Amino acid sequence: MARIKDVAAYAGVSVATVSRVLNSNPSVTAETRDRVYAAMTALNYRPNAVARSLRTEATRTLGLIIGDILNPFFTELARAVEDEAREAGYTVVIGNADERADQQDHYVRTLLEQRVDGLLICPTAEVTPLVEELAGGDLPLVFLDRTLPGMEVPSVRVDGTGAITELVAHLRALGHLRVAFVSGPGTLSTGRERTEAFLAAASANGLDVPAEYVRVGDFRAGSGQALTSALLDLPEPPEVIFLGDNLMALGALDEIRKRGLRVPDDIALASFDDVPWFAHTHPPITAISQPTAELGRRAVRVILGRLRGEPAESVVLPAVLTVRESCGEAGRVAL
Amino acid sequence: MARIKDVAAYAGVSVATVSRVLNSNPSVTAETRDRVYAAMTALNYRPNAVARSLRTEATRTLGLIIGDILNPFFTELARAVEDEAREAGYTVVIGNADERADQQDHYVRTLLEQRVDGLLICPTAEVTPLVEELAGGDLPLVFLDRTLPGMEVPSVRVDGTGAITELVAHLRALGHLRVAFVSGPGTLSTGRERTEAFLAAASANGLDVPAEYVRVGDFRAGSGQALTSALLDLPEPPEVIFLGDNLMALGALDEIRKRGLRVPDDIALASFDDVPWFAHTHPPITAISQPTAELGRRAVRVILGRLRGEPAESVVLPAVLTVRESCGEAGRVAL
DNA sequence: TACCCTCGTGAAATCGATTACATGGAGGGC
DNA sequence: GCCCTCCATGTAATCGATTTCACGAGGGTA
Repeated sequence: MARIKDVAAYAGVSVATVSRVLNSNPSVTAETRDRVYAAMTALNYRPNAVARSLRTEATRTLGLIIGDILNPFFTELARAVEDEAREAGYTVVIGNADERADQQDHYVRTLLEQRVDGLLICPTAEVTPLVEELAGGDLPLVFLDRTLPGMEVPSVRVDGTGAITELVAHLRALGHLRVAFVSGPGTLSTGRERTEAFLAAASANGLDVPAEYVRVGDFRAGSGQALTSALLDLPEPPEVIFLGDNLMALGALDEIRKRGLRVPDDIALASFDDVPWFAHTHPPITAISQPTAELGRRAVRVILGRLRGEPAESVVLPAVLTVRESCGEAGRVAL
Repeated sequence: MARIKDVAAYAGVSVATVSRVLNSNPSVTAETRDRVYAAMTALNYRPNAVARSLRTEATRTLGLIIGDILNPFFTELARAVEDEAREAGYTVVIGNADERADQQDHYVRTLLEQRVDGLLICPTAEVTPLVEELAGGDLPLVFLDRTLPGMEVPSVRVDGTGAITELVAHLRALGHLRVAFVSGPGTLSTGRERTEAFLAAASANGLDVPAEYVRVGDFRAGSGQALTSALLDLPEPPEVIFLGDNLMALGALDEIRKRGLRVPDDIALASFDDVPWFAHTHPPITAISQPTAELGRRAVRVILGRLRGEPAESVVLPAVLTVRESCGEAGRVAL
């Protein structure tokens, strides 16, 4: 593959001049510039980003570590991050932690060795020494979707409190009294905050939530299924199960389907985190929608800001309730 | 950040020795090795992959360009590719072409500049000069999921012919006579082959398929919706619409829902490409399942083989039919 | 004792770009 | 006509690793 040296020789100039053309340095004559461009085309030259990065100490690359690439929420997030980064001339390297701390750390290490210019992490529930070290280091770092308690890292995330409060009121209005919540790990903001919001809203609406109605899942379909099963096996099972994310809702649907139960008559269902196909299930699922794409875009802006030396500020976006039919239809209840 | 030179100074050895330790070269005393490791830990040293790649002319990185990251099929594919690559010590950089030739080319260029060791491409329908050049070049290249006509590039893909034949027979057995197919672009193997298989199976089953029953979509939800709408508006609309991928099926569902029609009574539906939530729609959707993860893993093996100098052989995997209820229930039809 | 081989280690070249500094020529002011 | 300035370009150091080659010590053999 042609190197800058070959282009220089072909164009009859020095490598410095070719480099200047590559970086659109204005102090190059139009005539020389054209000759260099012609040489590049003739030799099919492609600049070596590896060499450039070594010299400039910048890779124009961002690392993104997501919880689970099979989760449509993270997919949409990743896409938004990539779009925003590309527009700014950055490449994104995605690492799929699969909600496992060791795999998250594997990608952190790899991305550090690759010398990414910044790191966006959706941290796993378990806080690792590596991530703690990162928080104290000077690589631009942003927590995405989730925060970890006691860590001074700027974050970009969604606050679901308002939407959860609205959802509980909606359930109450439909006449439901026994509502269970399958949340995420308490070490993650997305687990902790949603649980607190749910309990506060329940109490505000006069709902009694026994301890066994609040379960802790891991944001994967399997735990949604297992915990739904456990809830349905209670001596007094809930009338509604509210799942903490779309994958756990999928698991719950699997379990409900397996048991031959009907939604919402036998058991009502709601989910935090809306995905397109929720509109097409039987029945369509009431869910809390997050501004996922906006989340990703804002995170990139925060980290690019840090790269320009601006102070990083955390961002919190609101979620909204999308009422469908899985908790009972207003019309039907009114009868 | 600590460099190899710092580690060498701290351990009282030369940079060459540190490098040997890094690369587990056996000709280093256990005692020296331990001293070097201690120095690395003390300085929190992380090898600079950029410098290493410049020298070794290998990045241990693979590029993967997919059609659309929001499509669960590609997500699963990407995940499998990443898993298999990671096990072999490779990093994957994903580019989302969004089914657009210009964006595909953007990622090809970026990945070439980053000097990836190999490239896995799910090519867009439009063949670009850049991709043609690539096919003639010496960078290991594999086409994934799709092939392009007349290009000598090893590919790893699925053959749906058998499953499509089975599906058509299934439709015929349920009593359907008017079956429409929304396929993908004819320049892609996934479009061309599926159409041919469908037409052959239809004729074998004595079904008459008028030209207006065969539509060409672009594997995106929007075209599934638009083409479903067009089909439903025909003077003699089909009884069944068979969609060429899961996103077009989602679009079709949107249109059907908008019109207030019922599946399968008003219009039956089937999809090439199965996704988990097809089991949870109303009604569950009959689909052709692809061995998606296997596809991704095999592609990585082919390209890693080429990197080791082995000749690359194309791989073709079979798809299978998963009958659900969206084409009518056998039981019901029997009544 | 002389010779040679092996083994562990070090010095220095190298990968392909960027960039600080040097250089030479043109042009302008006096 | 001299000198200074500025501008376009070139020379060479540099980024952080790997790798070739050389070297010196130690051990075995004759």
